[in-house]
Amino acid sequence: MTQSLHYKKYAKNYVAIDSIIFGFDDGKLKLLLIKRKFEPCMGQWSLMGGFVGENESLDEAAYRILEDLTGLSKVYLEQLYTYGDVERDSEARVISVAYYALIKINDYDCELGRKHGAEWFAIDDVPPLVFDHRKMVDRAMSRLKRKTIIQPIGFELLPEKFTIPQLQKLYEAIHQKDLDKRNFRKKILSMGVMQKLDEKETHTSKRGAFLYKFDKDKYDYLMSNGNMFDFV
Amino acid sequence: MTQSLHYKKYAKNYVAIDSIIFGFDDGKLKLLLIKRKFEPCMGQWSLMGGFVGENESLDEAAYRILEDLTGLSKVYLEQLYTYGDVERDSEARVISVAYYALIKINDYDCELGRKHGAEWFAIDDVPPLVFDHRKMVDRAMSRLKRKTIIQPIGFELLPEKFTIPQLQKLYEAIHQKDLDKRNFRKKILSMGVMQKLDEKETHTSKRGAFLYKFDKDKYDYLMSNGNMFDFV
DNA sequence: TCAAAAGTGTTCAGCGTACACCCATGT
DNA sequence: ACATGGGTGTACGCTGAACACTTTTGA
Repeated sequence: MTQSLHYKKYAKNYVAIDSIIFGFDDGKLKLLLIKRKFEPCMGQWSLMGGFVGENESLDEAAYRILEDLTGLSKVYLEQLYTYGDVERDSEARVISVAYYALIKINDYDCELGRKHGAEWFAIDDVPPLVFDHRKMVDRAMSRLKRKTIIQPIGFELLPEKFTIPQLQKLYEAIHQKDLDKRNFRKKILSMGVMQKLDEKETHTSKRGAFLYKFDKDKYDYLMSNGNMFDFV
Repeated sequence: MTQSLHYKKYAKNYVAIDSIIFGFDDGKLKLLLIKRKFEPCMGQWSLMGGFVGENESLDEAAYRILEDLTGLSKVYLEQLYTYGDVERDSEARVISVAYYALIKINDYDCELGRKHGAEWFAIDDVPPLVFDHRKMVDRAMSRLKRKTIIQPIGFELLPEKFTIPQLQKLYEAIHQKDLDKRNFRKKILSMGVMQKLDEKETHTSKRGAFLYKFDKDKYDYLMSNGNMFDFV
Protein backbone atom coordinates (compact mmCIF):
# COMPACT_ATOMS: atom_id res chain seq x y z
CA MET A 1 0.00 0.00 0.00
CA THR A 2 2.76 2.46 0.74
CA GLN A 3 4.79 1.25 -2.19
CA SER A 4 3.59 2.46 -5.54
CA LEU A 5 4.20 0.73 -8.82
CA HIS A 6 2.62 3.24 -11.13
CA TYR A 7 3.00 6.55 -9.37
CA LYS A 8 6.66 6.44 -8.48
CA LYS A 9 7.73 8.83 -11.17
CA TYR A 10 5.77 11.59 -9.45
CA ALA A 11 7.03 13.90 -6.73
CA LYS A 12 5.87 13.63 -3.15
CA ASN A 13 5.16 16.56 -0.90
CA TYR A 14 4.98 17.39 2.75
CA VAL A 15 1.36 17.64 3.76
CA ALA A 16 0.48 19.47 6.94
CA ILE A 17 -2.58 20.49 8.90
CA ASP A 18 -3.12 23.96 10.32
CA SER A 19 -5.95 24.63 12.74
CA ILE A 20 -7.83 27.80 13.35
CA ILE A 21 -9.14 27.28 16.87
CA PHE A 22 -11.99 29.51 17.92
CA GLY A 23 -13.14 30.12 21.46
CA PHE A 24 -15.52 32.57 23.10
CA ASP A 25 -14.83 34.26 26.39
CA ASP A 26 -15.43 37.58 28.05
CA GLY A 27 -17.82 38.56 25.28
CA LYS A 28 -15.09 38.22 22.70
CA LEU A 29 -14.39 35.76 19.92
CA LYS A 30 -10.87 34.46 20.36
CA LEU A 31 -8.20 32.45 18.58
CA LEU A 32 -5.74 30.05 20.10
CA LEU A 33 -2.24 30.71 18.73
CA ILE A 34 1.13 29.25 19.53
CA LYS A 35 4.60 30.69 19.63
CA ARG A 36 6.60 28.48 17.27
CA LYS A 37 9.19 26.46 19.13
CA PHE A 38 11.06 25.30 16.02
CA GLU A 39 12.50 26.63 12.83
CA PRO A 40 11.66 28.19 10.51
CA CYS A 41 10.17 31.30 12.09
CA MET A 42 10.87 30.15 15.63
CA GLY A 43 9.41 32.53 18.18
CA GLN A 44 6.76 33.95 15.89
CA TRP A 45 3.03 33.53 16.36
CA SER A 46 1.45 30.77 14.35
CA LEU A 47 -1.57 28.57 14.06
CA MET A 48 -1.29 25.16 15.68
CA GLY A 49 -0.25 22.64 13.07
CA GLY A 50 1.52 19.42 12.30
CA PHE A 51 2.31 16.97 9.57
CA VAL A 52 -0.04 14.30 8.34
CA GLY A 53 1.11 10.85 9.35
CA GLU A 54 1.38 7.93 6.99
CA ASN A 55 -1.50 6.02 8.48
CA GLU A 56 -4.00 8.66 9.38
CA SER A 57 -6.57 10.45 7.30
CA LEU A 58 -6.64 14.24 7.14
CA ASP A 59 -9.51 14.37 9.60
CA GLU A 60 -7.69 12.05 11.99
CA ALA A 61 -4.57 14.16 11.78
CA ALA A 62 -6.59 17.30 12.46
CA TYR A 63 -8.22 15.74 15.52
CA ARG A 64 -4.89 14.44 16.79
CA ILE A 65 -3.24 17.84 16.47
CA LEU A 66 -6.14 19.58 18.12
CA GLU A 67 -6.15 17.15 21.02
CA ASP A 68 -2.40 17.55 21.45
CA LEU A 69 -2.88 21.21 22.10
CA THR A 70 -6.20 21.38 23.91
CA GLY A 71 -6.82 17.97 25.44
CA LEU A 72 -10.22 18.00 23.75
CA SER A 73 -11.40 15.27 21.42
CA LYS A 74 -15.10 15.83 20.86
CA VAL A 75 -15.20 19.23 19.28
CA TYR A 76 -16.60 20.77 16.16
CA LEU A 77 -13.95 20.50 13.47
CA GLU A 78 -14.38 21.19 9.79
CA GLN A 79 -12.06 21.28 6.84
CA LEU A 80 -11.68 24.79 5.53
CA TYR A 81 -9.34 25.04 2.54
CA THR A 82 -6.04 23.72 1.25
CA TYR A 83 -3.12 26.05 0.73
CA GLY A 84 -0.46 24.97 -1.73
CA ASP A 85 1.55 27.90 -3.04
CA VAL A 86 5.05 26.73 -3.78
CA GLU A 87 6.74 29.28 -1.55
CA ARG A 88 4.19 29.50 1.21
CA ASP A 89 6.52 27.88 3.75
CA SER A 90 9.99 29.36 3.75
CA GLU A 91 11.65 26.07 4.57
CA ALA A 92 10.26 23.57 2.08
CA ARG A 93 7.31 22.99 -0.16
CA VAL A 94 4.53 22.17 2.24
CA ILE A 95 0.90 21.78 1.30
CA SER A 96 -1.32 22.65 4.20
CA VAL A 97 -4.89 21.60 4.77
CA ALA A 98 -6.53 24.13 7.06
CA TYR A 99 -9.24 23.11 9.52
CA TYR A 100 -11.21 25.25 11.90
CA ALA A 101 -12.39 24.17 15.31
CA LEU A 102 -14.97 25.54 17.72
CA ILE A 103 -14.23 24.75 21.33
CA LYS A 104 -15.79 25.51 24.67
CA ILE A 105 -13.06 27.61 26.11
CA ASN A 106 -13.61 26.46 29.67
CA ASP A 107 -13.06 22.83 28.78
CA TYR A 108 -9.69 23.66 27.33
CA ASP A 109 -6.66 22.25 29.12
CA CYS A 110 -4.56 25.29 30.00
CA GLU A 111 -1.65 23.18 31.16
CA LEU A 112 -1.24 21.54 27.76
CA GLY A 113 -1.58 24.90 26.11
CA ARG A 114 1.15 26.39 28.25
CA LYS A 115 3.48 23.57 27.23
CA HIS A 116 3.01 24.56 23.60
CA GLY A 117 3.35 28.23 24.29
CA ALA A 118 -0.29 28.81 23.38
CA GLU A 119 -2.28 31.94 24.06
CA TRP A 120 -5.75 33.22 23.33
CA PHE A 121 -6.10 36.37 21.25
CA ALA A 122 -9.22 38.38 20.64
CA ILE A 123 -10.07 38.22 16.96
CA ASP A 124 -9.57 41.96 16.60
CA ASP A 125 -6.19 41.75 18.21
CA VAL A 126 -4.41 38.96 16.36
CA PRO A 127 -0.66 39.54 16.01
CA PRO A 128 1.20 39.06 12.71
CA LEU A 129 1.34 35.37 11.86
CA VAL A 130 3.84 33.23 9.98
CA PHE A 131 3.51 32.26 6.33
CA ASP A 132 -0.05 32.52 4.99
CA HIS A 133 -1.74 31.89 8.31
CA ARG A 134 -3.43 35.26 8.29
CA LYS A 135 -5.21 34.30 5.07
CA MET A 136 -6.36 31.13 6.75
CA VAL A 137 -7.78 33.07 9.67
CA ASP A 138 -9.64 35.42 7.37
CA ARG A 139 -11.14 32.56 5.45
CA ALA A 140 -12.15 30.83 8.67
CA MET A 141 -13.90 33.99 9.83
CA SER A 142 -15.88 34.23 6.58
CA ARG A 143 -16.84 30.59 6.79
CA LEU A 144 -17.90 30.93 10.41
CA LYS A 145 -20.05 33.94 9.63
CA ARG A 146 -21.80 32.15 6.83
CA LYS A 147 -22.17 28.89 8.70
CA THR A 148 -23.73 30.44 11.78
CA ILE A 149 -26.42 31.95 9.60
CA ILE A 150 -27.54 28.63 8.20
CA GLN A 151 -26.60 26.16 10.92
CA PRO A 152 -26.68 26.55 14.69
CA ILE A 153 -23.02 25.68 15.29
CA GLY A 154 -22.59 28.66 17.60
CA PHE A 155 -23.56 26.44 20.51
CA GLU A 156 -20.22 24.67 20.13
CA LEU A 157 -18.51 27.76 21.51
CA LEU A 158 -20.64 28.07 24.64
CA PRO A 159 -20.84 25.97 27.79
CA GLU A 160 -23.53 23.30 28.04
CA LYS A 161 -25.84 25.76 29.77
CA PHE A 162 -26.01 29.32 28.58
CA THR A 163 -28.32 32.30 28.54
CA ILE A 164 -29.86 34.00 25.55
CA PRO A 165 -27.95 37.23 26.17
CA GLN A 166 -24.72 35.19 26.14
CA LEU A 167 -25.68 33.59 22.85
CA GLN A 168 -26.50 36.99 21.43
CA LYS A 169 -23.12 38.36 22.48
CA LEU A 170 -21.51 35.45 20.68
CA TYR A 171 -23.39 36.17 17.48
CA GLU A 172 -22.53 39.83 17.76
CA ALA A 173 -18.85 38.93 18.15
CA ILE A 174 -18.94 36.63 15.14
CA HIS A 175 -20.80 39.02 12.88
CA GLN A 176 -19.10 42.07 14.28
CA LYS A 177 -22.26 44.06 14.67
CA ASP A 178 -24.92 44.68 17.27
CA LEU A 179 -28.19 42.85 17.07
CA ASP A 180 -31.63 43.79 18.33
CA LYS A 181 -32.35 41.62 21.34
CA ARG A 182 -36.06 41.24 20.69
CA ASN A 183 -35.51 40.09 17.14
CA PHE A 184 -32.66 37.84 18.18
CA ARG A 185 -34.72 36.13 20.88
CA LYS A 186 -37.64 35.65 18.56
CA LYS A 187 -35.53 34.12 15.83
CA ILE A 188 -33.54 31.81 18.07
CA LEU A 189 -36.58 30.56 19.96
CA SER A 190 -38.56 30.08 16.75
CA MET A 191 -35.99 27.55 15.57
CA GLY A 192 -37.27 25.28 18.30
CA VAL A 193 -33.91 23.93 19.40
CA MET A 194 -33.57 25.82 22.67
CA GLN A 195 -34.43 23.90 25.79
CA LYS A 196 -35.31 26.21 28.65
CA LEU A 197 -34.10 25.18 32.10
CA ASP A 198 -35.41 26.15 35.52
CA GLU A 199 -32.11 27.65 36.56
CA LYS A 200 -30.88 31.18 36.26
CA GLU A 201 -27.48 32.61 35.71
CA THR A 202 -27.03 35.44 38.21
CA HIS A 203 -23.43 36.54 37.88
CA THR A 204 -23.81 39.08 35.15
CA SER A 205 -27.08 40.62 36.23
CA LYS A 206 -29.00 41.13 39.42
CA ARG A 207 -32.22 39.91 38.02
CA GLY A 208 -30.62 36.83 36.49
CA ALA A 209 -31.22 35.27 33.09
CA PHE A 210 -32.70 31.87 32.40
CA LEU A 211 -30.32 29.16 31.30
CA TYR A 212 -30.95 27.12 28.18
CA LYS A 213 -29.52 24.01 26.62
CA PHE A 214 -29.16 23.26 22.94
CA ASP A 215 -31.65 20.49 22.17
CA LYS A 216 -29.58 18.32 19.87
CA ASP A 217 -32.23 15.62 19.49
CA LYS A 218 -34.77 18.12 18.29
CA TYR A 219 -32.20 19.66 15.97
CA ASP A 220 -31.34 16.29 14.43
CA TYR A 221 -35.03 15.55 14.06
CA LEU A 222 -35.73 18.82 12.31
CA MET A 223 -32.74 18.36 10.03
CA SER A 224 -33.66 14.81 9.11
CA ASN A 225 -37.15 15.96 8.14
CA GLY A 226 -35.66 18.72 6.05
CA ASN A 227 -37.77 21.21 7.95
CA MET A 228 -35.02 23.48 9.00
CA PHE A 229 -32.95 24.71 6.11
CA ASP A 230 -33.88 23.03 2.90
CA PHE A 231 -31.35 24.96 0.90
CA VAL A 232 -28.29 23.63 2.66
CA MET B 1 13.86 25.43 -0.97
CA THR B 2 13.19 21.84 -1.94
CA GLN B 3 15.62 20.56 0.65
CA SER B 4 14.36 20.68 4.18
CA LEU B 5 16.52 20.84 7.24
CA HIS B 6 13.82 20.70 9.87
CA TYR B 7 11.05 18.73 8.28
CA LYS B 8 12.96 15.74 6.97
CA LYS B 9 11.83 13.38 9.67
CA TYR B 10 8.29 13.67 8.36
CA ALA B 11 6.70 11.55 5.66
CA LYS B 12 5.90 12.90 2.23
CA ASN B 13 2.79 12.08 0.27
CA TYR B 14 1.56 12.03 -3.26
CA VAL B 15 -0.68 15.01 -3.82
CA ALA B 16 -3.07 14.96 -6.75
CA ILE B 17 -5.77 17.13 -8.25
CA ASP B 18 -9.14 15.81 -9.37
CA SER B 19 -11.48 18.00 -11.38
CA ILE B 20 -15.22 17.92 -11.54
CA ILE B 21 -15.88 19.54 -14.92
CA PHE B 22 -19.40 20.82 -15.48
CA GLY B 23 -20.93 21.67 -18.81
CA PHE B 24 -24.44 22.49 -20.00
CA ASP B 25 -25.89 21.23 -23.22
CA ASP B 26 -29.21 20.05 -24.57
CA GLY B 27 -30.96 21.36 -21.47
CA LYS B 28 -28.92 19.07 -19.26
CA LEU B 29 -26.16 19.61 -16.76
CA LYS B 30 -23.26 17.37 -17.70
CA LEU B 31 -19.95 16.09 -16.38
CA LEU B 32 -16.81 15.40 -18.35
CA LEU B 33 -15.38 12.01 -17.37
CA ILE B 34 -12.44 10.02 -18.66
CA LYS B 35 -11.84 6.34 -19.06
CA ARG B 36 -8.65 5.67 -17.12
CA LYS B 37 -5.80 4.71 -19.40
CA PHE B 38 -3.45 3.55 -16.62
CA GLU B 39 -3.44 1.38 -13.54
CA PRO B 40 -4.93 1.13 -11.07
CA CYS B 41 -8.53 0.83 -12.24
CA MET B 42 -7.62 1.09 -15.89
CA GLY B 43 -10.68 1.18 -18.09
CA GLN B 44 -13.02 2.51 -15.42
CA TRP B 45 -14.68 5.90 -15.45
CA SER B 46 -12.96 8.58 -13.47
CA LEU B 47 -12.65 12.29 -12.95
CA MET B 48 -9.84 13.98 -14.80
CA GLY B 49 -6.84 14.28 -12.52
CA GLY B 50 -3.11 14.48 -12.18
CA PHE B 51 -0.30 14.94 -9.73
CA VAL B 52 0.84 18.28 -8.41
CA GLY B 53 4.23 19.21 -9.77
CA GLU B 54 7.11 20.41 -7.65
CA ASN B 55 7.04 23.94 -8.92
CA GLU B 56 3.40 24.70 -9.34
CA SER B 57 0.77 25.77 -6.85
CA LEU B 58 -2.43 23.79 -6.44
CA ASP B 59 -4.35 26.30 -8.53
CA GLU B 60 -1.73 26.17 -11.25
CA ALA B 61 -1.83 22.39 -11.29
CA ALA B 62 -5.61 22.44 -11.52
CA TYR B 63 -5.53 24.87 -14.46
CA ARG B 64 -2.83 22.84 -16.19
CA ILE B 65 -4.78 19.61 -15.86
CA LEU B 66 -7.98 21.24 -17.02
CA GLU B 67 -6.28 22.73 -20.04
CA ASP B 68 -4.69 19.39 -20.89
CA LEU B 69 -8.11 17.88 -21.24
CA THR B 70 -10.21 20.69 -22.62
CA GLY B 71 -7.85 23.13 -24.29
CA LEU B 72 -9.46 25.88 -22.20
CA SER B 73 -7.51 28.18 -19.94
CA LYS B 74 -9.88 30.96 -18.91
CA VAL B 75 -12.61 29.12 -17.12
CA TYR B 76 -14.27 29.27 -13.75
CA LEU B 77 -12.31 26.99 -11.44
CA GLU B 78 -12.69 26.75 -7.68
CA GLN B 79 -11.19 24.55 -5.03
CA LEU B 80 -13.79 22.24 -3.53
CA TYR B 81 -12.41 19.96 -0.83
CA THR B 82 -9.41 17.80 -0.05
CA TYR B 83 -9.76 14.06 0.28
CA GLY B 84 -7.16 12.24 2.32
CA ASP B 85 -8.41 8.89 3.56
CA VAL B 86 -5.49 6.53 3.80
CA GLU B 87 -7.01 3.87 1.57
CA ARG B 88 -8.87 6.08 -0.86
CA ASP B 89 -6.59 5.17 -3.76
CA SER B 90 -5.99 1.45 -4.07
CA GLU B 91 -2.43 1.87 -5.28
CA ALA B 92 -0.77 4.21 -2.81
CA ARG B 93 -1.59 6.85 -0.29
CA VAL B 94 -2.65 9.81 -2.39
CA ILE B 95 -4.12 13.01 -1.05
CA SER B 96 -6.37 14.60 -3.61
CA VAL B 97 -7.41 18.22 -3.81
CA ALA B 98 -10.69 18.37 -5.72
CA TYR B 99 -11.55 21.36 -7.90
CA TYR B 100 -14.68 22.03 -9.88
CA ALA B 101 -14.79 23.84 -13.19
CA LEU B 102 -17.61 25.45 -15.17
CA ILE B 103 -16.97 25.48 -18.89
CA LYS B 104 -18.83 26.63 -21.95
CA ILE B 105 -19.33 23.28 -23.58
CA ASN B 106 -19.08 24.60 -27.12
CA ASP B 107 -15.63 26.02 -26.54
CA TYR B 108 -14.36 22.64 -25.44
CA ASP B 109 -11.80 20.96 -27.69
CA CYS B 110 -13.35 17.62 -28.60
CA GLU B 111 -10.19 16.37 -30.23
CA LEU B 112 -8.18 16.68 -27.04
CA GLY B 113 -11.00 15.06 -25.15
CA ARG B 114 -11.07 12.10 -27.48
CA LYS B 115 -7.35 11.59 -26.93
CA HIS B 116 -8.00 11.23 -23.22
CA GLY B 117 -11.00 9.01 -23.71
CA ALA B 118 -13.29 11.70 -22.34
CA GLU B 119 -17.06 11.74 -22.58
CA TRP B 120 -19.87 13.93 -21.34
CA PHE B 121 -22.47 12.39 -19.05
CA ALA B 122 -25.72 13.91 -17.93
CA ILE B 123 -25.60 14.46 -14.20
CA ASP B 124 -28.44 12.01 -13.65
CA ASP B 125 -26.67 9.39 -15.66
CA VAL B 126 -23.17 9.26 -14.23
CA PRO B 127 -21.65 5.77 -14.29
CA PRO B 128 -19.86 4.25 -11.28
CA LEU B 129 -16.60 6.04 -10.68
CA VAL B 130 -13.25 4.96 -9.26
CA PHE B 131 -12.18 5.52 -5.67
CA ASP B 132 -14.10 8.29 -3.90
CA HIS B 133 -14.86 10.27 -7.04
CA ARG B 134 -18.58 9.89 -6.58
CA LYS B 135 -18.32 11.68 -3.24
CA MET B 136 -16.45 14.47 -4.98
CA VAL B 137 -19.20 14.80 -7.58
CA ASP B 138 -21.88 14.96 -4.91
CA ARG B 139 -20.03 17.62 -3.01
CA ALA B 140 -19.50 19.62 -6.20
CA MET B 141 -23.23 19.48 -6.94
CA SER B 142 -24.07 20.79 -3.46
CA ARG B 143 -21.56 23.56 -3.79
CA LEU B 144 -22.81 24.52 -7.23
CA LYS B 145 -26.40 24.67 -6.00
CA ARG B 146 -25.48 26.90 -3.14
CA LYS B 147 -23.14 29.09 -5.16
CA THR B 148 -25.63 29.78 -7.92
CA ILE B 149 -28.08 31.08 -5.34
CA ILE B 150 -25.73 33.71 -4.03
CA GLN B 151 -23.45 34.42 -6.99
CA PRO B 152 -24.25 34.54 -10.69
CA ILE B 153 -21.68 31.97 -11.77
CA GLY B 154 -24.22 30.17 -13.92
CA PHE B 155 -23.20 32.37 -16.84
CA GLU B 156 -19.92 30.48 -16.97
CA LEU B 157 -21.78 27.47 -18.35
CA LEU B 158 -23.52 29.32 -21.18
CA PRO B 159 -22.23 30.83 -24.41
CA GLU B 160 -21.42 34.54 -24.52
CA LYS B 161 -24.91 35.29 -25.79
CA PHE B 162 -27.86 33.44 -24.35
CA THR B 163 -31.59 33.79 -23.84
CA ILE B 164 -33.49 33.97 -20.59
CA PRO B 165 -35.25 30.67 -21.23
CA GLN B 166 -31.84 29.04 -21.72
CA LEU B 167 -30.61 30.48 -18.44
CA GLN B 168 -33.75 29.25 -16.74
CA LYS B 169 -33.24 25.74 -18.08
CA LEU B 170 -29.73 25.82 -16.68
CA TYR B 171 -30.95 26.80 -13.24
CA GLU B 172 -33.61 24.14 -13.40
CA ALA B 173 -30.97 21.55 -14.27
CA ILE B 174 -28.72 22.65 -11.42
CA HIS B 175 -31.44 22.79 -8.81
CA GLN B 176 -33.29 19.82 -10.20
CA LYS B 177 -36.68 21.44 -10.07
CA ASP B 178 -38.91 23.53 -12.31
CA LEU B 179 -39.06 27.26 -11.85
CA ASP B 180 -41.80 29.73 -12.64
CA LYS B 181 -40.74 31.69 -15.68
CA ARG B 182 -42.27 35.01 -14.61
CA ASN B 183 -40.59 34.89 -11.22
CA PHE B 184 -37.32 33.76 -12.72
CA ARG B 185 -37.28 36.60 -15.22
CA LYS B 186 -38.14 39.15 -12.60
CA LYS B 187 -35.42 38.01 -10.27
CA ILE B 188 -32.69 37.72 -12.86
CA LEU B 189 -33.45 41.08 -14.43
CA SER B 190 -33.73 42.78 -11.05
CA MET B 191 -30.10 41.88 -10.34
CA GLY B 192 -29.21 44.37 -13.04
CA VAL B 193 -26.43 42.33 -14.63
CA MET B 194 -28.22 41.26 -17.80
CA GLN B 195 -27.41 43.24 -20.90
CA LYS B 196 -30.14 42.94 -23.48
CA LEU B 197 -29.04 42.71 -27.11
CA ASP B 198 -30.94 43.54 -30.27
CA GLU B 199 -30.59 40.04 -31.62
CA LYS B 200 -32.88 37.11 -31.26
CA GLU B 201 -32.23 33.42 -31.02
CA THR B 202 -34.65 31.71 -33.39
CA HIS B 203 -33.61 28.08 -33.44
CA THR B 204 -35.70 26.83 -30.56
CA SER B 205 -38.84 28.85 -31.15
CA LYS B 206 -40.64 30.43 -34.03
CA ARG B 207 -41.13 33.72 -32.34
CA GLY B 208 -37.53 33.88 -31.17
CA ALA B 209 -36.14 34.94 -27.83
CA PHE B 210 -33.98 37.96 -27.17
CA LEU B 211 -30.31 37.34 -26.56
CA TYR B 212 -28.56 38.75 -23.51
CA LYS B 213 -25.00 39.10 -22.31
CA PHE B 214 -23.76 38.96 -18.76
CA ASP B 215 -22.65 42.46 -17.87
CA LYS B 216 -19.48 41.73 -15.95
CA ASP B 217 -18.54 45.37 -15.43
CA LYS B 218 -21.84 46.09 -13.79
CA TYR B 219 -21.52 42.95 -11.70
CA ASP B 220 -18.06 43.93 -10.50
CA TYR B 221 -19.33 47.41 -9.74
CA LEU B 222 -22.26 46.12 -7.71
CA MET B 223 -20.04 43.68 -5.84
CA SER B 224 -17.43 46.30 -5.03
CA ASN B 225 -20.11 48.56 -3.58
CA GLY B 226 -21.40 45.73 -1.49
CA ASN B 227 -24.82 46.26 -3.01
CA MET B 228 -25.38 42.77 -4.22
CA PHE B 229 -24.95 40.19 -1.53
CA ASP B 230 -23.55 41.63 1.61
CA PHE B 231 -23.63 38.31 3.40
CA VAL B 232 -21.17 36.55 1.18
C1' DT C 1 -34.10 54.52 45.04
C1' DC C 2 -31.36 53.70 41.53
C1' DA C 3 -28.55 51.39 38.28
C1' DA C 4 -28.10 47.49 35.24
C1' DA C 5 -29.43 43.81 32.65
C1' DA C 6 -33.64 40.72 31.38
C1' DG C 7 -37.65 40.27 29.17
C1' DT C 8 -41.67 41.39 26.06
C1' DG C 9 -45.18 42.90 20.85
C1' DT C 10 -46.34 45.41 17.05
C1' DT C 11 -45.79 47.59 12.69
C1' DC C 12 -43.92 47.97 8.09
C1' DA C 13 -41.48 47.01 3.91
C1' DG C 14 -39.50 43.83 0.80
C1' DC C 15 -39.18 39.36 -1.20
C1' DG C 16 -40.40 34.90 -2.76
C1' DT C 17 -44.30 32.43 -4.59
C1' DA C 18 -48.43 31.31 -6.84
C1' DC C 19 -51.02 31.97 -10.74
C1' DA C 20 -53.34 32.78 -16.45
C1' DC C 21 -53.38 34.97 -20.55
C1' DC C 22 -51.76 37.16 -24.98
C1' DC C 23 -47.95 37.44 -28.64
C1' DA C 24 -45.18 36.26 -32.68
C1' DT C 25 -44.15 33.20 -36.12
C1' DG C 26 -43.18 28.98 -38.98
C1' DT C 27 -45.56 25.17 -40.80
C1' DA D 1 -55.48 27.82 -38.33
C1' DC D 2 -52.81 26.09 -35.11
C1' DA D 3 -49.03 24.65 -32.42
C1' DT D 4 -44.97 26.15 -30.01
C1' DG D 5 -42.37 28.62 -27.06
C1' DG D 6 -41.75 33.88 -25.56
C1' DG D 7 -43.24 37.36 -22.87
C1' DT D 8 -45.98 39.97 -19.23
C1' DG D 9 -48.54 41.78 -13.87
C1' DT D 10 -50.83 41.16 -9.55
C1' DA D 11 -52.03 39.52 -4.96
C1' DC D 12 -50.69 37.26 -0.70
C1' DG D 13 -48.00 35.52 3.09
C1' DC D 14 -43.72 35.27 5.39
C1' DT D 15 -39.63 37.13 7.27
C1' DG D 16 -36.27 40.50 8.69
C1' DA D 17 -35.84 45.07 10.73
C1' DA D 18 -37.08 48.95 13.41
C1' DC D 19 -38.60 50.50 17.66
C1' DA D 20 -39.67 51.63 23.88
C1' DC D 21 -41.15 50.33 27.99
C1' DT D 22 -41.64 47.26 32.25
C1' DT D 23 -39.49 43.90 35.51
C1' DT D 24 -36.29 42.27 38.87
C1' DT D 25 -33.02 42.75 42.34
C1' DG D 26 -28.48 43.81 44.52
C1' DA D 27 -26.02 47.61 46.11
